[in-house]
Amino acid sequence: MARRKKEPRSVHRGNIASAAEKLFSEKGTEATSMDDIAKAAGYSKATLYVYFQNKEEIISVLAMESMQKLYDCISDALEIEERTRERYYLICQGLVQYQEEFPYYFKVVLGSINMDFDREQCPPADKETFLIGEAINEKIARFLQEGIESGELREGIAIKPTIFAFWGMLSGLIQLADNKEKYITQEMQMSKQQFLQAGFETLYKSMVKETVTKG
Amino acid sequence: MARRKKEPRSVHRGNIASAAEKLFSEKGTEATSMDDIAKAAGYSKATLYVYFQNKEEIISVLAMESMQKLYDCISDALEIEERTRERYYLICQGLVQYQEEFPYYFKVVLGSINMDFDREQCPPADKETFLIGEAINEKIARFLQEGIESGELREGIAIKPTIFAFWGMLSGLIQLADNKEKYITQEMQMSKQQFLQAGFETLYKSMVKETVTKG
Amino acid sequence: MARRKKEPRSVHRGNIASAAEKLFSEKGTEATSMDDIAKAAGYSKATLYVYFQNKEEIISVLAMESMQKLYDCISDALEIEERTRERYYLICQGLVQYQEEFPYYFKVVLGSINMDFDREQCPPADKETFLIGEAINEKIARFLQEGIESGELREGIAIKPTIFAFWGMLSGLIQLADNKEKYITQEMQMSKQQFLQAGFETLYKSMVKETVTKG
Amino acid sequence: MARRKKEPRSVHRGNIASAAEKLFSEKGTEATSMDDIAKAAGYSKATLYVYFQNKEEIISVLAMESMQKLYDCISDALEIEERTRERYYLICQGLVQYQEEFPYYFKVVLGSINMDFDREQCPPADKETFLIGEAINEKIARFLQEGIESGELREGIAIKPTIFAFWGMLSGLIQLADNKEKYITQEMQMSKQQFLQAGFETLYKSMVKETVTKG
DNA sequence: CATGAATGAGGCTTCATTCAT
DNA sequence: GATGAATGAAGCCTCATTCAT
Repeated sequence: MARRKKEPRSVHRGNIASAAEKLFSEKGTEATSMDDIAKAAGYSKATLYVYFQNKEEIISVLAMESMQKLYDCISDALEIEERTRERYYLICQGLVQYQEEFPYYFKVVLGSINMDFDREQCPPADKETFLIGEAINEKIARFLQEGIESGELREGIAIKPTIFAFWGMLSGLIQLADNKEKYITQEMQMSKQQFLQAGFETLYKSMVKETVTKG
Repeated sequence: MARRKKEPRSVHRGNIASAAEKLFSEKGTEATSMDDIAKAAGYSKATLYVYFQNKEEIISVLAMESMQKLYDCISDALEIEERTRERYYLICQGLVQYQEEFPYYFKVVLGSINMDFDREQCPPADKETFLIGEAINEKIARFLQEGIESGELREGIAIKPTIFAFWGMLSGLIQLADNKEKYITQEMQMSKQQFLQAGFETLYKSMVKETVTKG
Repeated sequence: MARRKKEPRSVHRGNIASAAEKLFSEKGTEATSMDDIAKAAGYSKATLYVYFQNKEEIISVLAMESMQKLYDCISDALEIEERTRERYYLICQGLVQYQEEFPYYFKVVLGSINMDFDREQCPPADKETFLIGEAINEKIARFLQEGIESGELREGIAIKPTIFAFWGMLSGLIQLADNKEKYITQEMQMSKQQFLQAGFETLYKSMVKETVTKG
Repeated sequence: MARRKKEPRSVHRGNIASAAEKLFSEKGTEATSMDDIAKAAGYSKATLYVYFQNKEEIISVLAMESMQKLYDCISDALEIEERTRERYYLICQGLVQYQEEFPYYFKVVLGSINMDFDREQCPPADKETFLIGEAINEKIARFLQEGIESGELREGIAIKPTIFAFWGMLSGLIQLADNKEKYITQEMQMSKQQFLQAGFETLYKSMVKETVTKG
């Protein structure tokens, strides 16, 4: 009722967005109604429209924020670590955590990275999402380049296609690991974590400078 | 109006299902209304309910048919070809074609393979979907085993986890290639096909018996 | 499929009507669909319309048949028995049996006896129902008169109002006994039958020639 | 359109409920659509769902309110009057008025008094309806007891069965009087009121201490 | 005669969104 | 600025009924 006085607009947007994110993760965007969001956020339904143009904008903003988090996570990993291999696993781990925290947006983001926006008629937040996506790609591009320069990664790899292929494969792997966690643990006698680790390794090896392994 | 002449039930189901599949691919199941389907299929809305119990059944049946096609495609590939490497690419190619034809169900199927069905209360078609999924997994398991036996694939690979990891990665890759086709062609100077080929190779290498590559 | 050849129209009407009656009793007319009836009767839905104009006609006919049965039951009772008191209980018993067999029509009939039909636009069967209702009333009127003549019933009772009052009260009693059978047996330690018997007696006493009971 | 000014929620519920009651009385609940109710109440169909969860809740609430009115009417009668005979007629009169005002709910209430509710899964209002029903029964039980104690009613009468039998008979009588009012006035030369009065007397006599009437 | 096939009309319910206060 | 109130539009589904064969 007596809302904290004069909170800046951004706080309310934050409250609403975070309530929405939770619901979207649980039920998907379509099954989540504005009513649900309002209730969860503790606002009146009409108030949502004071802070967001419409439902779509909430989704867009959330996608954007989510992308931002992904960017931060990757950016941090590359800042903290210098060794290529460790960097790679940090990134993978970041993705996993991200997927666990935002299962819904994991899909969305993966689907919208490098979207070819009709720069005309899409929510303003979407443009930003696109930009952050590009920034992420650049970060990873640099990571690969540095890996090549340091001699750890094969020279032959084409940066852009590799980034893309990895996005696709990693996200596919992570999502599947999440969907079938039960199946994996029961039928394969390995934890989700182990399963993923094995997958990440497989992928990493394909980038690594091939060394003589046998005789 | 123009009463179709005594077509067997299956024809109508087919008409409806294929109209639905198209719409689902374009807009997703939730955004597709029964009205849309009816219009697209050229029937009255009420007629849909003569051939399907409800919307869910349409979805289920489509998922099942789709899974069946996937099975056929993989099964055929293994029948036609004997060489491991060629088999692998046939399977990949099958998946790509499948994704192009049924983009919507590609997602669904991948999501439902090895579903842990409450074998009680799910549309009858779903159980079948599950069974076909299992059959697909077995086909692939055999493929891997034969590959190992023939000496082409590494002995160390664990069958089940490998199958799973490949499902995840391949589907992720294929979906991404589809979503971003434009981006890929424009920014990477390569066709979607080439992009995929490169990805498939990466993955294949990780299964192959490592041979001396240098020195 | 191969329906018995050339059954007369009435047989089919009977089959349909009796299937309908069963369903109506179980679920009421509104909750019973033509589909249900067709299935239960073993005909195609369209065939129902060969034998009946529409759903309403089925209901009407059933009401009429039902009224006829009631008439027969009362008529028989008066034929078989000559003693007033015994006649009364036979009638009551007949009503009870009738209610148990046709719970749905018990309500309908009671509601439609002496209906003031717009003799214009009501299903033909309804007129007949009305006529049978009148006939029943006459039977009962004669019963009362004979009771008075034989000295068993009070002279003061007005025939028509008494008939009516009895219809109302008896049917109310019987219906309630049926609705609350469980409650009656559990909370009153008496069977439905006993409960009804007591009620019937109460009513009978009020018609009987008052005799000196005390002093 | 014409936004009603800040009427409290209960007013709207009242408006809707009373429009519904009218329609239910005229056509029954099944034949009355939410659209009908909305139109009659002067709201949009969607608005009904702001004030009631669904159609069932409207029905339940109406049944409950109705039962409450019945309770009040009986309760008042017993408060105002002390003499047994007068009390009885007041109760009867209350029932008649009640039936005239809520013909539909008269049926429902009579049908649901002493319902054996699955106390689990029935609209909340239904439980209350049950409770009020019990309260009514208690009121009447006390009335009978006091009548017996004051020497006006026969000692032999069993309280519970008598209450029940009276419910059944009175309601049957009242309903019939209402259904056939025209017939009664035309064919019997008596008003509905007179007809009922006669019936009530008949019933009353059966409870009264039998006194020497003749000789 | 019997029916498979088709459907218009209508029912209940949900929801994003608007607007007056 | 915040919201209670209201609703148009839409969605899923059912059903009595018609009609060509």
